[in-house]
Amino acid sequence: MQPRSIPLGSISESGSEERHERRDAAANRELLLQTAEVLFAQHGVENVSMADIAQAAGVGKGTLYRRFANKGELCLALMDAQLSDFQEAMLARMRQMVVDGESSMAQLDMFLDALVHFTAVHQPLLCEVQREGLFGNSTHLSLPHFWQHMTVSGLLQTAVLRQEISAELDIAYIADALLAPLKVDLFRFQREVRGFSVERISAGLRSLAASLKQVT
Amino acid sequence: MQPRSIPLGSISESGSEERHERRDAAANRELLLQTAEVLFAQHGVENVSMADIAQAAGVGKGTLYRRFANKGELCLALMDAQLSDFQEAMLARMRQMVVDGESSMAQLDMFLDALVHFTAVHQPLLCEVQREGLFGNSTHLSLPHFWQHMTVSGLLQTAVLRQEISAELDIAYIADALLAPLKVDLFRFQREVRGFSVERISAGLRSLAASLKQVT
DNA sequence: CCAATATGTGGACTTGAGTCCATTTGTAAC
DNA sequence: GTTACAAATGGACTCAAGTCCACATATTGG
Repeated sequence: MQPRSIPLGSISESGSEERHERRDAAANRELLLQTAEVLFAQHGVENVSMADIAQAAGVGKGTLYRRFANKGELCLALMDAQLSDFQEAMLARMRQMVVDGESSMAQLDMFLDALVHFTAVHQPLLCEVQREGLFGNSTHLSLPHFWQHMTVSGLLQTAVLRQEISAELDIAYIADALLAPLKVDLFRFQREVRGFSVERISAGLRSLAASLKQVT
Repeated sequence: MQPRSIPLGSISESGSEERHERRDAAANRELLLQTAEVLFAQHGVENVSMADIAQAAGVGKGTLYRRFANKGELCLALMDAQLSDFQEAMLARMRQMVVDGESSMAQLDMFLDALVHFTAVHQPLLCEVQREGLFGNSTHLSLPHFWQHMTVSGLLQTAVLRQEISAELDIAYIADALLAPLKVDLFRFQREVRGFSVERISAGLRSLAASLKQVT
């Protein structure tokens, strides 16, 4: 629906230097996304290869790879709308909580809970996104992690200012550490092998965050 | 040196039903390990393919794969001794700390610090081990994680008994969560992209664990 | 409308993981 | 020593990821 092509709603391409994408190419991108969505629904994300998608869409592999450098990018693009919605919803809720005079740590609690549920729902696609890793790969694959880190560390920073948590803490590190258990690998392991419920995971993670609260 | 073949020193094969491994096969296993070690040292772990190793060792791929189901297993085998040593050293230190009347949380602090340094040292090999994931794959690839989880949850459990931390906490979850930031993916990201020092990572993780201490 | 050229396209090709299986070889029992 | 068979072996084969590039096509300025 949206004319934009770069995934992850926020941190938009600030309108300036728009990389030309021919109209037929944009159409192909849509075609590929829709094709992938159907195939994923039919056979499960992990059972569909890039070649499958290209073939089903009736284009060559080169075309597919020109639009999406790998399966992770494709999956991220498929979640673009939901990711934006999620971000927007979170910002709105956090703003409202500020208005209501709720603490930063309460906001963090809410955010983590929402993130756990988001992870649960989008597990299959997130799995592919994270398979590519956080590194040098295509920069924007790590944008979700980047945004989450910004959000969590922002809340923690505010919490320090409001003296809800100790000023001794290494905010940047703690933010990473609180997000680490949500990596899909571990999440799936906990769900499928350990048999943890989503609620249990949420409660556990929030209790860890909550433990930061007391004075150090 | 050791005649054993199954990686991860402890949790040994309890001597009973020893799977036959012919003498020539055992020799080949040694040959392969040594060859891999050399190649890894020369070209870096990630630049050496399984085929390279087989060829350099002068055996077929089938032979290599019969000994090691994948690169991860091979890497784990390469760390077998160091892993056992590490475990033994940890057990010894924890026993001594008990004797010295140190708290369980102090033991956890020591353990996490050691684990961070172990991760830093064995990053490249651990990277391959963890690439295979925690799942159904070869069971014993997750043995390190399994052992670490046992250790951490054991310490936390004792800490609960000694009222060093709240009895409300979900020990099994917290143990996973404290170990999650040590997954090599994130660890490397923190080191290489965020520029965190090993000491900073250790301090951060320990501060997170320490925050569990106060009454909840 | 007509270049000129940046972009897009298809599919062959390369690379590495991992599987398969016909054949060989060590070993243990006799 | 012979035999029988479980274990081991090599390398061809399958499968998916990702690269490359000769050729095709939109777009833009004139």
